[in-house]
Amino acid sequence: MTPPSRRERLRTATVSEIKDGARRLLVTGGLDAVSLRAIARDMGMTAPAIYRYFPSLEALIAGLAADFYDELRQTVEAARDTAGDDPLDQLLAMSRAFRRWGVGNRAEFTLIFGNPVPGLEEFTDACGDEDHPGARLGTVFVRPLATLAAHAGLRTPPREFLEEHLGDRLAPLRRSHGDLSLEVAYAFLSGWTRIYGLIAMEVFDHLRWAVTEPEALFETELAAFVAQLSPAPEQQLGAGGGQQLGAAPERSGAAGATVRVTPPRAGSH
Amino acid sequence: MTPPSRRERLRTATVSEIKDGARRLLVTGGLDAVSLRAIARDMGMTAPAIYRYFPSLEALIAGLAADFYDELRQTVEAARDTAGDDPLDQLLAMSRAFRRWGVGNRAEFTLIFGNPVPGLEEFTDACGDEDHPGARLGTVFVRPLATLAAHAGLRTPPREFLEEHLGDRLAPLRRSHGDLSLEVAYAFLSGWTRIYGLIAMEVFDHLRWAVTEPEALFETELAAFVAQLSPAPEQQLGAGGGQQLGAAPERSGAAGATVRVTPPRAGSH
DNA sequence: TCATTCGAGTGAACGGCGTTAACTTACGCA
DNA sequence: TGCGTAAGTTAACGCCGTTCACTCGAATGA
Repeated sequence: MTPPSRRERLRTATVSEIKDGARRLLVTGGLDAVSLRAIARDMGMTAPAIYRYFPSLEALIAGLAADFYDELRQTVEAARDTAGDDPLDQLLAMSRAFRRWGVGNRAEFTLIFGNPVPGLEEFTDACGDEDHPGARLGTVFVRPLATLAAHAGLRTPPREFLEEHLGDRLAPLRRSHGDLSLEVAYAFLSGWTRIYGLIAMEVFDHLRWAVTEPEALFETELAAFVAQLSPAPEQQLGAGGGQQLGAAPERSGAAGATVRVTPPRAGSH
Repeated sequence: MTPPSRRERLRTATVSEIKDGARRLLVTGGLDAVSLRAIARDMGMTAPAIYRYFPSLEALIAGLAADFYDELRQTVEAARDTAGDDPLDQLLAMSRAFRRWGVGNRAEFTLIFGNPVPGLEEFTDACGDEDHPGARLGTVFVRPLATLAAHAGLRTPPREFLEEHLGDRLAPLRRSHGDLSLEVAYAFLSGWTRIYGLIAMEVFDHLRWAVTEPEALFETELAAFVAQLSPAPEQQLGAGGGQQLGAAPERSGAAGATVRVTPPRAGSH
């Protein structure tokens, strides 16, 4: 409504400056280097002044974490929007964008996807809310996958297998995204944990003893996972396919409805 | 040779007491709670005394990390040794032991498999050495996998695909374990990153928003990965198999030499 | 216009931290 | 028995988060 007052403008500017300083310290020196005194020093202030803007250092860091989730989500959405209409292409582009962001923003990735940080449990625990920054990131990945399942089909373990092994234990995920089918929920989690494992190991430097270029391994796994997901058996790894997945030219032609797991249906969204 | 002198005995006892106290603090309060002053307080000492035993707090924590690697490796080896001779059974038992250890020792898992810790880079970087605690843990997993590939066969993407995607980028891993074949190296890394992703997400509490019982998801993924690895096509998920993978009774009967990736060969170890 | 309110920022202080330096104590060995 | 030295102490330095009492200046209302 009313334009922000002068006070409010100054205030938001100061908040940004504090966060920028905190992020700079985080990137250059790790989480331990983020101290109120250091931030204030860089701003030409004293540490207690920051308490006018954040109730504690932990709250400031939680604010950073939320920002990073949003930044990552926007990056992923941008990648999706430039990938055309094919949901599989979108998922590939999004996965690559995810990895690129993590590798290019190690400290930020670590903050939101690594160890639980001492004061952030509360933030992490609120992940169930629909509008939690983390949940919104998840949604961005879930949607193309659901579309893929509905249109092109998705090869997953049969429902009886999933029922027996998982039952309703994926309920939190399924309910928070509009009653996902068990197959889609499982496919999402399987893919998510695989991508997470690869990126986290690369970012946390747990891969250097084994791989010289983690990106190549990432691409290989991406291709393998897609081949495993794709319904047509002749599309499996081994038919010479794989290297064309980067460009993905005429794959959609062969993507018939071999094992259409989730029949297309209206509504339920 | 000579029995340890009284001084030496006291010294090692004190070292153990320091490490025990540090671990207790780590478990109860996280890494930030591990402070020389707190350790010394619990021991009825003063903080500078610890410098007679460790050159710095970081060195003490690095020592803890090495201990944890060894403890985990011994746990995994014990699970392998009670799993019989089938290498696939061994791998399953080892994977479950890995997860159990991580879930039961969250702080310890976090220290060695989470964020790079500010003073541990040097320890992590030395992972290339054959006798690094982390490398030795890797070896424990590589060996049954290599055996499995040699005896029962292993379904992996064809060599041309791996060559094109990975080339010699897995050289560090392959060389440090007696010239592993590209297929086995890839299968190991694929499985390792998947298991790591699942366990890390569970331990780091990044799964609670989606799954109520992460163990069920772990078992599902284990079964899926095994089905994907097993050479016989009729063994794939969907043939009603899967739930018997926990006990794995007569699987070895069907494990023919369908796509024997690495022919059995003597030597080369 | 003037008085008042209140947000922003300061300086001092408390207790905690890792680490260093100088010092004392007591054990083990020749 | 004497000596060297390992083990432990106290004091101190400079960090840290946080609290409290305080000042200052800008916005606000009569």
